[in-house]
Amino acid sequence: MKIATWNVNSIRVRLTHLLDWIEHEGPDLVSVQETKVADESFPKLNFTELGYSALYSGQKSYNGVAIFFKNDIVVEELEPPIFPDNQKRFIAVNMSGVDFVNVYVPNGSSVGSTKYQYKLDWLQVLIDWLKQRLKKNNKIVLMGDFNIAPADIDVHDVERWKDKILCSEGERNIFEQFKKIGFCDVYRYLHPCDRNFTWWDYRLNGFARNWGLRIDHILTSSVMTPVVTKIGINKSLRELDRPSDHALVWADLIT
DNA sequence: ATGTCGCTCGAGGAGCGA
Repeated sequence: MKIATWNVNSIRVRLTHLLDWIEHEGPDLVSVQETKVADESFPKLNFTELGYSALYSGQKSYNGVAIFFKNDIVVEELEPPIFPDNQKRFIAVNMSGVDFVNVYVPNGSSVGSTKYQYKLDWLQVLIDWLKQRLKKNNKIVLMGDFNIAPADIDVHDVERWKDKILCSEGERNIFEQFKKIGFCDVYRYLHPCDRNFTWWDYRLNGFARNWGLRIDHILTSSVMTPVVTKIGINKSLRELDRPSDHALVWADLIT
């Protein structure tokens, strides 16, 4: 099966990009972040026409997540954990015994800010939830925009980003917590030396200069890691007119 | 290296978040 995760930065603006990619690739499951739309305005019908169902958890202006899957697949939506507030950043389903968890981790603004602490607190709630969930089901795929570049190889300019938001020690320590409870950063596992990125700032022509970071990830619980045969980053979506500032990350799984 | 995008409110452009 093929899965993907993409921060679309407004599903309404990126609707054609997303629909075209789904039609071309025929993925089984797609996770998106930053839909930026209330549930009553979600463009569900566009996906229905393509043969996909949608589950979404959104709010006006900010945040918002969704999962698309083929109409003939039966999924069960999972109850989210209790986060510090009601921002819409988590949606999860169980499909054929595997949990697919889609997250939009808070950005954190700047190291030491109130939003930074919120980011760390939010991630701790997620990790505690995963620990509990693993006791019931050890097949988990955790995917989304983590807003963390796990190591220096994931950063275009290490000196410029040193100790900055998305690269700080506190964020990287929390990312290590996912590994401690058994999760694998599959892109890095299958591509140990590749310096590739998933996000480039709109400002200062960041994409053309390849001033990027790898902050979008697919993490697998230990039993799911050998199930992933291929993983890649689709940068062509970042080259389109009016692109998202993120690339899409996809993976092939043995079914 | 204070840049650019998307959104809201509300009718033009400021303010927020990323």
